[in-house]
Amino acid sequence: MEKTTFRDVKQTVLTRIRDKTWAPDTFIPNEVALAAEFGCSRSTVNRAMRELAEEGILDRKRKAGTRVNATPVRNAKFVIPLVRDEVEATGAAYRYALVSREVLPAPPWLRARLSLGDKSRVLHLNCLHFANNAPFQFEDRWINIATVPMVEQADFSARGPNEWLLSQVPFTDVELSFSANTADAQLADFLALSPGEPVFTAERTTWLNDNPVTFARLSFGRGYRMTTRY
Amino acid sequence: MEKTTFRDVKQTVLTRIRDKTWAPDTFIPNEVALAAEFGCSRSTVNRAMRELAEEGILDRKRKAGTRVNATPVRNAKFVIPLVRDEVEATGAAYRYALVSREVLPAPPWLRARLSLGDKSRVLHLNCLHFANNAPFQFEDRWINIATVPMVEQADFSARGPNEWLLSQVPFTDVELSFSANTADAQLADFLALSPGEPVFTAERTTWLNDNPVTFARLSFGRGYRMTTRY
DNA sequence: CAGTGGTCTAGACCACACA
DNA sequence: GTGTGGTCTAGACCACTGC
Repeated sequence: MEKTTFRDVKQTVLTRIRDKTWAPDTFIPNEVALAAEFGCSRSTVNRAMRELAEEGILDRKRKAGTRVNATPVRNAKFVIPLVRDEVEATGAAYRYALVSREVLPAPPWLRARLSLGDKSRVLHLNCLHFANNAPFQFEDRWINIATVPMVEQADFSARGPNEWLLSQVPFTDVELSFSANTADAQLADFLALSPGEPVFTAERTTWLNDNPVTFARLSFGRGYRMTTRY
Repeated sequence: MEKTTFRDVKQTVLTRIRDKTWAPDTFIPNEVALAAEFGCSRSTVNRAMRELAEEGILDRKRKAGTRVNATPVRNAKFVIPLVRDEVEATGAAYRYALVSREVLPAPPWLRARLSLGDKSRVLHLNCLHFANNAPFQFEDRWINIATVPMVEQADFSARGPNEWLLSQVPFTDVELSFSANTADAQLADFLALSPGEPVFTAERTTWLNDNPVTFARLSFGRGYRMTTRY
């Protein structure tokens, strides 16, 4: 006689939802009842149900109980890797190049975006990441010098700012946003595209406890896809 | 004297990682030691560490121990809502329209994508989703009739196939993929764009235990962004 | 107020992976 | 073999929230 694991419970619950034993928008038995039925402890049921709720399958409320979510608003998890890892995972050789580097007063649009004061200074970097010597990603990066003073002494000629930041600067919050755009003349040059070709854009902003750390716009050329399975 | 919660433990661990008390790539004390230090039970430590590992902050291996991940390959979670909810969340009025509907033999590219036999029949739908009467999303949907026979009798004139599928057909696996494209003439017409304008594309394929259920290509026009925070 | 889920505990046994 | 995390248990108290 095997013990009932929380995975068993999850599987059984999922099956019952799929075969409509437990219809959408209806309440299912409470934890104590399920523990009795499955012959396991309440903690085991709890873990199973908690995970299903995190996955968006169930909706749980104290006192009210556990309901089958009518429209499984499921969460897709995307792994956001380092460019280096992303390139090397395809078997291609990774190469990095620094295009430009300058310290300047934060431009108004960036001040607005990061809630910076009007005397803020930022480090602005343009970088290129190659896969087998073909341009893979163009990185337009802005780093808030007030939050990361030592960035002025950092050397970005051999290693990208993202890797440097990840290893040197802690952060607490991230906002990530994907969109589709077309290449302007400069971007087309850098990514070896024709102007007007579609570009996949990822914008990432990070903070360290309310202090803005960095804003980056990452542009990917032809054929880039971001994929996940669940 | 408050009890130490698993949230407290997570917070403390995160702080120690951020201030380099526990450097990247080094091992941290085992669960028993941490439980003793924090004055809580091992289960509490375990839950905290398990969640941090799920979030990509820690790397755990039996016998080896728990290591601080050098490059926090953090997971971004995206909520994938129904179009209706996505539109209504902005305060706009949602409207749906069926553009076309036909049953036909699965075209070769779809057979390849879904591993269908060469006699497979599919239902092909084109739909439009509006926000305040402006086109918001164009949906190009293919449904495998062998897996979902009753789809032939379904009425898609008032409700989109996605809502119908979610409420009627269970699924076990999903593949989701984002990319950037430009509008061709047809898409430009439907989304009220000029040909060549950028389009954000989401492709979703779902299965029910190895049986392909549906493939959908969702196209979003101007200004669409997919955003998350963590 | 009372029923539900949320969490903690102390202990136990087990599976895995490294030596 | 042996130390680590992975999981289950039985019980307890608590927090939220709907009645």
